[in-house]
Amino acid sequence: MNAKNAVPRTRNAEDTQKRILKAAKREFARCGLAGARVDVIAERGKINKRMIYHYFGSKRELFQRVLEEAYIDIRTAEQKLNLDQLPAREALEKLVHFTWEYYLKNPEFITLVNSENLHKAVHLKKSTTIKVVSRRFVEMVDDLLKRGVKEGVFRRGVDPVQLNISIAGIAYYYLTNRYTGSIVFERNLMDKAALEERLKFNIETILRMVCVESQWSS
Amino acid sequence: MNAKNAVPRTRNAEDTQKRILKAAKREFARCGLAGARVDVIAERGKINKRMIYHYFGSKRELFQRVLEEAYIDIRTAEQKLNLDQLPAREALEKLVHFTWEYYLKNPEFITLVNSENLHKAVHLKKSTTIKVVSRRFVEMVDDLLKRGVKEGVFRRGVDPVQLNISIAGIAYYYLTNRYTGSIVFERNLMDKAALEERLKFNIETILRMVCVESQWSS
Amino acid sequence: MNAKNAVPRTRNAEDTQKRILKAAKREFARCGLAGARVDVIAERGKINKRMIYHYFGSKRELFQRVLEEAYIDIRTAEQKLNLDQLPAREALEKLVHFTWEYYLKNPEFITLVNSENLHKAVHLKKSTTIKVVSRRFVEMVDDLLKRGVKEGVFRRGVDPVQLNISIAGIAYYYLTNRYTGSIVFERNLMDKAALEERLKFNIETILRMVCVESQWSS
Amino acid sequence: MNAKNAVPRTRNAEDTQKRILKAAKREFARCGLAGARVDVIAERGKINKRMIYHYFGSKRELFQRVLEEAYIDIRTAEQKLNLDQLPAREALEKLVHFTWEYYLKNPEFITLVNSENLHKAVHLKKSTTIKVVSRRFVEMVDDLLKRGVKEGVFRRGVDPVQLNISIAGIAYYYLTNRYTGSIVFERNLMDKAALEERLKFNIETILRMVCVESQWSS
DNA sequence: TATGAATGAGTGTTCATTCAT
DNA sequence: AATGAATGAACACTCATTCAT
Repeated sequence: MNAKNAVPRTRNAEDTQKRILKAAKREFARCGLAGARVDVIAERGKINKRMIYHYFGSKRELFQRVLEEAYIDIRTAEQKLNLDQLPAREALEKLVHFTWEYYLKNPEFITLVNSENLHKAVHLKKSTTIKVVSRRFVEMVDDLLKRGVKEGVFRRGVDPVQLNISIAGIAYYYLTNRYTGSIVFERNLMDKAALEERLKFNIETILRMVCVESQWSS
Repeated sequence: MNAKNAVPRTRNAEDTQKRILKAAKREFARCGLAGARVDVIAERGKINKRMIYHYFGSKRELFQRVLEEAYIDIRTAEQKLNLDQLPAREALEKLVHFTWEYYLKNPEFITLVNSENLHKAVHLKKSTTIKVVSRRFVEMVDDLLKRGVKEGVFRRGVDPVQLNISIAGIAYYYLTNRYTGSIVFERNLMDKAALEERLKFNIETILRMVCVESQWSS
Repeated sequence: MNAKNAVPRTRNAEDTQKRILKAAKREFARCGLAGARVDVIAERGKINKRMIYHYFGSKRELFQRVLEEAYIDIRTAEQKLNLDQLPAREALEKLVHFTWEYYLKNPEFITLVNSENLHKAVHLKKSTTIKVVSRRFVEMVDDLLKRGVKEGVFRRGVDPVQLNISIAGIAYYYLTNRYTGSIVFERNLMDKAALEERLKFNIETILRMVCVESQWSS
Repeated sequence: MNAKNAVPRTRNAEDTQKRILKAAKREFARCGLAGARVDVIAERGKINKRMIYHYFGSKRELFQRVLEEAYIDIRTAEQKLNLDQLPAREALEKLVHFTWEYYLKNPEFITLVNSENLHKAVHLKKSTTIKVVSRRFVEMVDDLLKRGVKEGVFRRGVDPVQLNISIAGIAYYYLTNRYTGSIVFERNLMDKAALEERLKFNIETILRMVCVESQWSS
């Protein structure tokens, strides 16, 4: 009781919001938007349920915020790769590597995006921030491709959007379908060896698609 | 609420079950397992809600059946491709093409699989039929790869499971993320030209990964 | 669900009705009127559910018939005791004994009567047969008491209705409350020794109430 | 349906729980566990249905609590009789009197116990409180019997449990079967004179069973 | 006489959200 | 700022009963 009063209100408010967002991210990722329970979010985050409505208005708005933050996180991480400071081929490899690792370590991202697509991206549409960071991301890959061509290591005419989708897709599908995949392919897709093998396969797939032949005849 | 205008065209148990499954597939695909409403399934299928429980026991069991049938459908369609009667390179191209088209024309399949993965594949685990048809599917691609190597058109050492996942992934990701993707990439991913371009990109990606160089020097 | 293996015996209406009544008695006794399930009656009796409605009209009417038969059964059994052919004291003892044994061997009777009282005897009220057999029963005890007085073994002025109620009550309560009683009294009320002890206690209670002192000074 | 005119007089959790318990007791007593309707409990108690689940979890758990309280109530009332401060014979008479009056004025108790026995006492088994108060009750009668023997007014060797069951039984049966009984015996068992007569009969029955003859030769 | 399919009103339970303090 | 009580609409699921053959 006394301890609570000792904490400044402003700091408390911010902390509460963070705790809500964290708990909400987890619950939305685990259960989807429809399956998520506000009660569970409150309980897990040790927050009074009323605070959720105080700070975020509704379950849907909370979902939107969670989603927004998730997108901002990955886009921020991508920018931090500083791909423009590496030779093009290495940079591309690093991007494929990063995408794989990020999805692997942040499985909520995938589930949240799936949920959002189930809802036809109505929440994402409302966010302007997303559009800004997304554009920067596409530009980054576009720059990389152009530089690779200039360096003579990449083929001409590879569309950066299509490439982005492929880089994401070959990682995303493997990981989002980890459960059904393990049944269909009768393999544990998630053990260490399997994961390493997949990353190698993904890198090879992308490099073969993008690089000029001389980069592969070796 | 029950469907007020439920007209039992024929007093036909089989037909009723089919109507339930059809309506359920649609609703589960649209809303996920948690978001789907049994009432809606009954109304849309013009079925008395009671019949759903009579024939399928519960919402979850109904979901399981829908999912099972969805897997059986795609696996059956794949077998009908008769890939073994085509030259290996053509056969592979046909498989990539088919996968793309199937996902495009049966978007429910993707959403159902996403839902099932959200639930950690608990429903699929219970199905034995799935395991049988899945094995046959993996063997089909394995045979194809081996034949391609024998024919001298495919590289050695490409893992059929990894290839399958890539073929699926580059199509699946594009289509499951159609809504968020259209925002992130500021493009309508679903217009005719975009779809055609993507299919071409996918075929090229897979062929470059699998075929020997001579098949690409042209 | 209907009984799948319902065998259409040679159009045996009487047998079907008996099977329905037997299954219904069991179910009503087990679960009460509200808790009983028509489906269960049909399944257990291997009868088509529709037949229940054909022969008995409704669940309530079926209950009424079951109850009626239960009352007729006990009253018939009582008449068969031929108490008038025994010395009064012996006859009374026999009646107490019989009541105990009957309740013990026909636990459904007690539960059915409890259910009927929960429903304020609306079903019993409709039955004229019950009134006839009941009157005969009360007369039987009345005759016995009068004879006992004449024989000099029973006290004067014992009301036959009150006596009947006590004879029934001390047996009925013990047995209807077998489950709660076993907890409250921390004793297994239903093992062989306990049952024998109770019967003895009951006989003594009734004889002490009815007989003249000389019958007890021994 | 929720109670439309639910007016939260005071925003008081304890009061709400009491109102729920009161309404539930009435409904369970009137209709049994299976026949009782949660909607009716909510409406009659002017409580929001949701609160029932919030405080008690489920219909069955609510029933358990109602039953538990009913047992505690009667056991508490019995202790308040202070039988140990009266001569043994008077105390016994008072107990018989009390039991009759209690059942008469609290008819729900009987119906609840009947319902619980229909369910084989599964709810009562879970309650530890019941065992404590029950033991105290049995001890009370045991003490009374022993004291009566010492005072020279009671016979030796009367089992307190058997006696308890008889005291309860002769009252319980009369009252639980008030409706069927009125038909079978063609008498209104519930008018004032009938009730008084029955109480007298019960007292006499028990005293004759317990007391030494000298107490009855007068 | 007998049956399996079908029905609609209802039944316990859950949920996101708001009120009062 | 924070909380626990309260709400009403909706939800999955069940039931006694009737229809069509």
